[in-house]
Amino acid sequence: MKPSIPKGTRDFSPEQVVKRNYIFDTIKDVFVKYGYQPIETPTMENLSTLTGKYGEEGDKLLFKVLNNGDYLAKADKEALAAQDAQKLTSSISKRGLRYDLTVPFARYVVMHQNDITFPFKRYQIQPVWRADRPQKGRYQEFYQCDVDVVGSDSLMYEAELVQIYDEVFAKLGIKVFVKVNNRKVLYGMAEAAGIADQFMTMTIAIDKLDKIGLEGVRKEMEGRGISSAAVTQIENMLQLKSLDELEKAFQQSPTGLKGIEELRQFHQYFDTKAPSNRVEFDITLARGLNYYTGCIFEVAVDTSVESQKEVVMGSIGGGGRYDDLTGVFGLKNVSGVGVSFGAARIYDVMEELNLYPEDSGNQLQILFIALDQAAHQYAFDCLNKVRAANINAELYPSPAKMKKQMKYATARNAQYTIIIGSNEMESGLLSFKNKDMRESLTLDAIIERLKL
RNA sequence: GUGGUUGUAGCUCAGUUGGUUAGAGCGCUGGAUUGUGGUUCCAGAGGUCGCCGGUUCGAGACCGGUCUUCCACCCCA
Repeated sequence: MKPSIPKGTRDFSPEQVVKRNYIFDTIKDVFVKYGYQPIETPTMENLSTLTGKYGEEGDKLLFKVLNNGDYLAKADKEALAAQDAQKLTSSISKRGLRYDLTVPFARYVVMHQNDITFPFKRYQIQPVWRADRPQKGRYQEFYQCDVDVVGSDSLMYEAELVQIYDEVFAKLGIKVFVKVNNRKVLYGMAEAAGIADQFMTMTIAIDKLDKIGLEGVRKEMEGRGISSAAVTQIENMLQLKSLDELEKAFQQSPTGLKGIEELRQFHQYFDTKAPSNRVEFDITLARGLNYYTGCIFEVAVDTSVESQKEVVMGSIGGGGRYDDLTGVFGLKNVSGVGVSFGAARIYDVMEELNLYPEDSGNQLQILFIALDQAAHQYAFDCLNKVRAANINAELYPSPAKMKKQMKYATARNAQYTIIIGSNEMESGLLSFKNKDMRESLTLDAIIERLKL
């Protein structure tokens, strides 16, 4: 048979895993420094935990796991006869693959509420699955790196999380543009335009501004039944750049004013330290996820920087405040705020900009090459000694031809090779070399050299 | 989920309006120089032309279905 993998999934080869781990480790180190703790949740969740949390569209994208055993015996006969797939599903599938890390986290918080102390700061780096149609940079299986704090509504955390963005991307060497907005400000716009009931429609339209432009947003809103008078008002508000101007426009909207107040407070915390990246208020930032209730964030590559102006990539991170995420699981009044890093996209950007450090992995330092069987035995003993000194080393498995062994050294990207034949065994001076140099040294001298 | 697109050797790709044993470069294996890394030379292996079916005397090429890739929509990291 011909081997294959499911659509939208990928294999990761050593070089890719090493680079990906570099990103994960960088992110993780910053999370830990800011006092966040790791958790993991199962790959499968009960479908009852997942369904209904991501809207109608999201439910369609959930991977369902077929029950084990004779699932047909317990299937809903009526639904089966009627060919009603949706109704049938609940009787033949009780589990599904996790769609994101936020909902499982909310479930975790509720289940462990007696064991954790609030505010609870956690990070989580695990893959998630979506039955979406794949495209470039868009997969059915991909990693998310989430960092959240629940159990406090302090805007200090909003500031802290943006600082984390700032620090992580500074370490990775990517200049980014962090856009900040507040869901209440968006609501204020809807309220001020008299279309509070069509808030979601407006939000989804504004979210596409980058892609379809102001004209496109107008069309989309009008096409979905928002009056042209209201659309004009919204357009005008989208032009406003400062919080002061918006404040005037929001005189009739208490929610909008609250949003302005939250943004100001965020800045009071955040402005205490100069960021390495651009961090700006952007009223056009919407984010479709419907559980956000306060501040929202999105990170994009800063294309105004000369070296990065060619990069075409959507958002590489996002997040926000959700006031009532645990409510559906029966725990009220627990506010949370969190952000996520788009690892796969960050990987692609790093690749494009060539930002990986030369030695981002534990690369092979020495490859031993033996020229005959006696030398092979001798080399194996040398191998034990260098490994005991914590040097990554390997011995070619047989005293094959020099050319073949050298080719292997090249393929494995070994830093040095040590060649051992009868002369070396007699003198104890080993031929230690790489592409540019060649020296005869004792094993101890080599170990000393590489330990530095 | 809707519409479109792609699929030929391990990789990147040729393959004329349907016509004999489907090609190239790189890579791989072996050999030439019997102990020092990309060279050169010689030889060789490797393809159910994504899969299934149809049209035809004859299909890699045409038609249908299916899977996969990428793109737009939807939505999103």
